[in-house]
Amino acid sequence: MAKISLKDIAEKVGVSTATVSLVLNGKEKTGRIGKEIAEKIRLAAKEMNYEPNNLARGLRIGRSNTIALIVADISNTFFANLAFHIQEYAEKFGYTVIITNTNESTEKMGKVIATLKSRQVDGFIIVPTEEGEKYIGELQKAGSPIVLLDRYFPGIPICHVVVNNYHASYEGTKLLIESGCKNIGLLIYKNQLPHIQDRKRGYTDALLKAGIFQPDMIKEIHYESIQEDIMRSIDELAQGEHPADGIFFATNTISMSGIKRLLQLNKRIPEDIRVVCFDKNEAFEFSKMPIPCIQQPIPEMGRMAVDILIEQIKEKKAAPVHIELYATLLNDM
Amino acid sequence: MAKISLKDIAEKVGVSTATVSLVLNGKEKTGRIGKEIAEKIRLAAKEMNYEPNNLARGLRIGRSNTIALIVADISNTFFANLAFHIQEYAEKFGYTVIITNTNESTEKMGKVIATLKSRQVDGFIIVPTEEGEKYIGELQKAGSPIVLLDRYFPGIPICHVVVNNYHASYEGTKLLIESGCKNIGLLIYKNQLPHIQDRKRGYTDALLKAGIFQPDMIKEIHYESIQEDIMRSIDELAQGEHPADGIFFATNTISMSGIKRLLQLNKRIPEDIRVVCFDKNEAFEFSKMPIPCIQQPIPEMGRMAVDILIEQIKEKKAAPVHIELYATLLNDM
DNA sequence: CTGAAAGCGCTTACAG
DNA sequence: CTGAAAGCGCTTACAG
Repeated sequence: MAKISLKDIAEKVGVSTATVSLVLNGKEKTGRIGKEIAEKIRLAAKEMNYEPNNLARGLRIGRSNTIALIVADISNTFFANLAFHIQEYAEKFGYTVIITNTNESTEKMGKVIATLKSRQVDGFIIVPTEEGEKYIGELQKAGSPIVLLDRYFPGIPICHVVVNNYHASYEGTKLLIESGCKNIGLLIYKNQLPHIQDRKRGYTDALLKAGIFQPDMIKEIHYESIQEDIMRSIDELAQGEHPADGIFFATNTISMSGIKRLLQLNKRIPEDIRVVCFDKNEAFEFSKMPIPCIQQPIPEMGRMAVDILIEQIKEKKAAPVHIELYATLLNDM
Repeated sequence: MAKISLKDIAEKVGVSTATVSLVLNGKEKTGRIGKEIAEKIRLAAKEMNYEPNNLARGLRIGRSNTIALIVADISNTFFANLAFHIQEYAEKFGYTVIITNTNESTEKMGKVIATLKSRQVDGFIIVPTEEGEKYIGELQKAGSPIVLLDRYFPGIPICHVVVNNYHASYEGTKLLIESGCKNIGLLIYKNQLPHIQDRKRGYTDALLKAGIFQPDMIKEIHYESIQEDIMRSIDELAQGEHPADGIFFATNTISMSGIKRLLQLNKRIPEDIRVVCFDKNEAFEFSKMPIPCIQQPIPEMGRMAVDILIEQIKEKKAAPVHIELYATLLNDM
């Protein structure tokens, strides 16, 4: 019942391990192995229930056929879906995907990158944390193929796949304006990463153009105190002297908690207040409230990331590329 | 910039790789290495930016410190949450978790198990597919540590962690009865696995006891045609001559699609029809409808699974154990 | 057409 | 107190 190795097969058939390896890897032509002996080897392998040891193979050839996917939180639907598609797609190319969380902690991201490197992954797809620039930079310098996903650092030229955050947010905010909202709030993370800043600019520009921008309608959420911050922000927006009649929610998580809070305050959507959310959520279809949302092309994002990463792994020349996919505003809920 | 190995450090310091390995693994006492030399080695390792190669280590010591988590669908909230907790917890013991999907396909599960085995994972946590008994059995025979999660096969004695499906479903159905429902439907997968059968029995027994069991109120869903089946089932239940006044939804996914369909038919919850769902979903808090649900103790399930698996990995004696955690009925939505 | 040998980076008995 | 050597399972250039 012990593990069967190439050597065991070689001994049984009476050839060298080299021959067995060649045959089992379908390189008979290269090795010009005899037909009968090849057949015998394949038979023995099957009989003995041979299973190759990929650790050994990886060590020898210097590749593990494994890629790392580092996300902020796998229990968040957006990332879970991304992970799903990345895994499905990467598998087609023979890659195993290791998914890991950072919980938006840069320290954790550093640790996670180190363990994955020591496991000799061939490349990384990373949703980086805000302060994580240093680790990403080091990883790049060390020569690892990397693709950033959903977020990126303008400071380091590295492949990344994002959506048109600015424009999508602009359109989303415009929808609120066109619905007649005058007091439009924004709930967004306090975060310097471009994808967040772009969403903020999209909102701001739309309101500026309409001539109804009010800086204090922007409420910034800290990831560490997310629930409290959202509650407080909604309370401020909804219960002031001139309560908001529209809110743009800048992320999935913020939308969910924000709308829940509105409901707790007995605000009716859309009668009392209208909302537009970044990211689609299954829960939206669940209620009868009209909740327009900006849908990101998750499967395409995943596929692009994998494609670019594999290219880097293969080519070893990593011309950094900025890929921007189109998120679309859904208004027919 | 090339990868630094033990040998490089050994050469630089002027000792053998054995000494370096000992020091870097904190086994100086065992090797009784001199203090100064140990310090020198540690310094050199830091300076040269040494990163151990875990593939090589794994090959040598016969363990990879990796565990495989095989779920039906990582984009399903229930499994995503499970994955999250399993990963967080396993990490504490130094294990990396590889998460993989089967999409409820037994064929895929077989393939996935094979790749993971060849990657020398130390153990498996598996949410098995209905027909997957054979693969699980073989894996066990091959000597791999395994814990089944959420589901199990009565036919093979293997560790598993589940919840009290029968009792929880009984209580959930009883709640509908006590609310005055007379025509209570069940939406459940067509599936022979005990966790599904237990849920079905719980429902059935509660209705039998109340004297209002009607076999044709049970609607079975095929995983492959899930959306169509749910639509049709809801239509049948809600629009017959004696329409259902209560429905028990047996899983997360079924609940979501089922309730959506009810809303499309303009059924009001609870005025026209009451519901109870297996599994809690964020979306429930999102609506103003009262949706009692059965909450599974996801973090505990994950932790138990990891604990048992690690024990198996360490001890090598795998006394099979049936662990049943308590799911609780939440009625204060 | 096939085998012997080296080596990927590590650890662990063994010898001194 | 420390080093030389073997070996985990594989692949690949080399020799015949």
